[in-house]
Amino acid sequence: MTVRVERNTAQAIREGAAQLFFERGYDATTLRQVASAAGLKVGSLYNHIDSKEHLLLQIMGGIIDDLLERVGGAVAAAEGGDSVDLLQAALAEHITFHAERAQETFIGNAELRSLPQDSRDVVIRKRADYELFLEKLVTAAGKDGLADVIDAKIHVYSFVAQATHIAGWFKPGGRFTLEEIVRIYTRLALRELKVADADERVGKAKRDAA
Amino acid sequence: MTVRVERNTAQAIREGAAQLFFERGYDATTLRQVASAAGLKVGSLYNHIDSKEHLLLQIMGGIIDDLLERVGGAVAAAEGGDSVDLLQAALAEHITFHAERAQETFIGNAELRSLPQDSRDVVIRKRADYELFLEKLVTAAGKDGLADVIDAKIHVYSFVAQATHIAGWFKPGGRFTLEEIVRIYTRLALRELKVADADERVGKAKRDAA
DNA sequence: GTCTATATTGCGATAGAC
DNA sequence: GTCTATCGCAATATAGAC
Repeated sequence: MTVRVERNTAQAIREGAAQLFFERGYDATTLRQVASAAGLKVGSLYNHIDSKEHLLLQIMGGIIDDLLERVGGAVAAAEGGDSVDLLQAALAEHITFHAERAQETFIGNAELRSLPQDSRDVVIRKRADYELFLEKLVTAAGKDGLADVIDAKIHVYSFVAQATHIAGWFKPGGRFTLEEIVRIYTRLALRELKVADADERVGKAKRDAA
Repeated sequence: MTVRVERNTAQAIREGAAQLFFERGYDATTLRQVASAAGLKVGSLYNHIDSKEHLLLQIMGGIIDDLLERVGGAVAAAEGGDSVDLLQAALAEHITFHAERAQETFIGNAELRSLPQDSRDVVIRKRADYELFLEKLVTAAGKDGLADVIDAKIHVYSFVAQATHIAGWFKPGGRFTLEEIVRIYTRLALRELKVADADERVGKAKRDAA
């Protein structure tokens, strides 16, 4: 079994394009720049992509599915905890994901307008699904009397706003590590719900063990 | 003295352009669309603007100055209150401004990349000034023992993220009135600082009067 | 001020040789 | 797969008549 050291050209194109779209925006990025970033001439691009729009769709496509999968997985892994444990697990993964894949999530939010109607609708629907998923966690914590919910949708908007903003500026090696960012913003989110700070709070699993 | 009923053409162009830039983005908007929105043909635009870039600069130009002026004014009007009163006044105006002038503030945040370097630097510096202004209010409230500050810069990032997000979706006639939005998001912001909810809190002026 | 042309540039995408 | 050359088009911006 041979190890594949050579980089897949199509992936190199997507990665280069993602960075360019992040820095300059989709419309302001030319395929000549994308080709250049991948060490190609523009004509050669079309051996790997169908069109510029399709390239954007490829980049934006998986990001929300990945997000839902990752956050859903984190919540599943927190099974057995109370409703705030679940929400906290979701928030931590939500923030982690947005920071780790900052460029893609930023593009996913900023370039919705650049997608043709059909593709855009698909993405919008997925985002609505994701927000509804978070909303249910918030509502549950409120119903359980563990969180002081002002308006579940607005709380979710707040989480989304924070994470989207982070995706715009976070870079490894900055003033805060990824772990610090996650801890700080999770605390902020829980404070908005008048839940005791994450660091102070003892989850149900730990309580049961004590 | 005659009342000028006729609309200024240059202003009509800026307003139409702002709406188009908000809806479709700067790069995706053509000057033919801008001209059409103002009831003109594309050639006539150049009697009122220098270039497309300059038009964007005009639209983005005043918005941060206006923001700093409005929020600064609100803080000045709250003089005599304690440090949380001042912060609360700033937050309420901060949110109000972003909701009232949603399209312009959204453009101001989203289209920074579309500005040439020089203009961009000017805008970035003004934003830094504004954020520093808010940061000082947060720090002061912390020093006074009235707020539990995790990190002043992050708290300001949070305020900016929330307001920017609001500017992306708020429209009059929606689920919440402007006043409700302001009240909710001010409460969220103060909760992040572990300050008693705005509605519960009695400002220093009222306390003195009692 | 308005308009109809048009100059010029650079884009996405394609053709065809290697 | 790579490349060079080019097509067709639409963009910003300009010229000049009214």
